[in-house]
Amino acid sequence: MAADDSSPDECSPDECSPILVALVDDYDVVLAGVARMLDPFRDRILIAEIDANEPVKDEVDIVLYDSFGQPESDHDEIAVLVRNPRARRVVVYTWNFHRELVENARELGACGYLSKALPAEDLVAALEAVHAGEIVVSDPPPRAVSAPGLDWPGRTEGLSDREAEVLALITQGFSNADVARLAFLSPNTVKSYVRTVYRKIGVESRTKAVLWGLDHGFRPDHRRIEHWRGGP
Amino acid sequence: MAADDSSPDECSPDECSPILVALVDDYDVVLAGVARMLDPFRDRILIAEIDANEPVKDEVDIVLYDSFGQPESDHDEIAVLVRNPRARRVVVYTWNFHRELVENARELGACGYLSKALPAEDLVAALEAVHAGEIVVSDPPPRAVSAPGLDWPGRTEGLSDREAEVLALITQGFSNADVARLAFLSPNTVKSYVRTVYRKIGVESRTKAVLWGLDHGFRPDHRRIEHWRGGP
DNA sequence: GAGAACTACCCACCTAGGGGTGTAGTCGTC
DNA sequence: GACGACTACACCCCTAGGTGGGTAGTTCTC
Repeated sequence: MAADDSSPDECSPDECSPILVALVDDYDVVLAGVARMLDPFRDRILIAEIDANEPVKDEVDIVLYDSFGQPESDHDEIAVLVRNPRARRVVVYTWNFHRELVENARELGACGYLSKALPAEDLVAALEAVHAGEIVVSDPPPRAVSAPGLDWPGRTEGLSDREAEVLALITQGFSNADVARLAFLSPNTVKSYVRTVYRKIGVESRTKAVLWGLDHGFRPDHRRIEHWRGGP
Repeated sequence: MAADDSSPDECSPDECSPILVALVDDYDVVLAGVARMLDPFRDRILIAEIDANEPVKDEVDIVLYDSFGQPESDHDEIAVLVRNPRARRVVVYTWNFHRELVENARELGACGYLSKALPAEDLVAALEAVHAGEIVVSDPPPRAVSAPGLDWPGRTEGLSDREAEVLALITQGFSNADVARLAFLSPNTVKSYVRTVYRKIGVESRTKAVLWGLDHGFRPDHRRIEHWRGGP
């Protein structure tokens, strides 16, 4: 596990600048939701630019990597973020607390593994602890659930966050078996979610579900992670 | 069948302006191909603006409606074009010469039903005949084939025109049975085409074929027909 | 004229996907 | 506390989709 090799100067909260946090995910609405939820705490946490057209130019204290809709490549993406010197620390923000995911993230050098179920106040405190040099892994939530205030594609159209994640993966071309493996669900569970999603969005085939998704914010935007990877 | 109620003044070819033709289809590359094929005949046929962002502002002599990748709604689209007073005559440009399609087009008021297998010279002559007031239905081609010089999405990636049409319909969410019905093919034939398309574009599932298509020019652009329908 | 590619289609077989129905625990709202 | 929605999952059944292998005629290229 990569050691923290530079801890911030100790100082009173009044004197410290807020922690600069960059958000990384492939879905604008997800990032906007996280930014909005953290905005009341802007005296403690400052969100770096989230415009996908713009690389985050300066060094940031923490990169908060949201795993919504990510396929297996998020292992790779965590590594990309950890390797980038502009990211002093990397924190994973997720529902998936499967033991091997947590272990793998830590092995790659993530300093935090935080649950999306955490209320905003607790998330801020956890980020502060990471900033102070701790390795923080929050308690696994009993089930996938998002904190009030978070957002995801399809939420205004009535999709729950888990349903949206299943649709996000389907929209990237994954089979039901793939989705089950990636989301740590049973194939039967995935089929149940698929059925519910189809009913809510009013389609009767996978292809139409994909087309609906692409028109409703489910097209992943890889530009942010590409900026961190060193691309254009 | 709508009668032609205003024939052009008779004059020698040297004196006449070229015939103004507007092209309508949902695929840029298809229209660009037709325009390019007809360009050598610009003294006889002038192509109106084909930019999808711009409505065709002036009245045109002929609207040439290319049926590539169109689902059943092309019946509706022919009607839209025939009703629009800026289109003096409507001609359908297609491989599908199924009797009921030809009859339906004529009933809707189309003045021409021309094969995409026609060499450029013959197409120009046919358009001139339509312009002169004739109803022209070319001989049905023995099989679906495009004249040299035409273009379609996926052609540079090795897809034949028929394969491309099958992918175009799949990319709009149609089932194999739908595609068979729309393209007047057997369901077995559609499955054979699907297999060949998957092999050529290197995918193994329908969803991935659709995603490939959307990234390779198969996203239909409905703006042109919407301009003719009276929309923005 | 041979060969390749295309159009068009068939048949058999298997699996992924989809629909129906159900259970069970948790959580938020009224 | 009732109720609805959610997460999570099971089982059965059916069909669409996909794969393999094949035929046959046409057309273009070399």
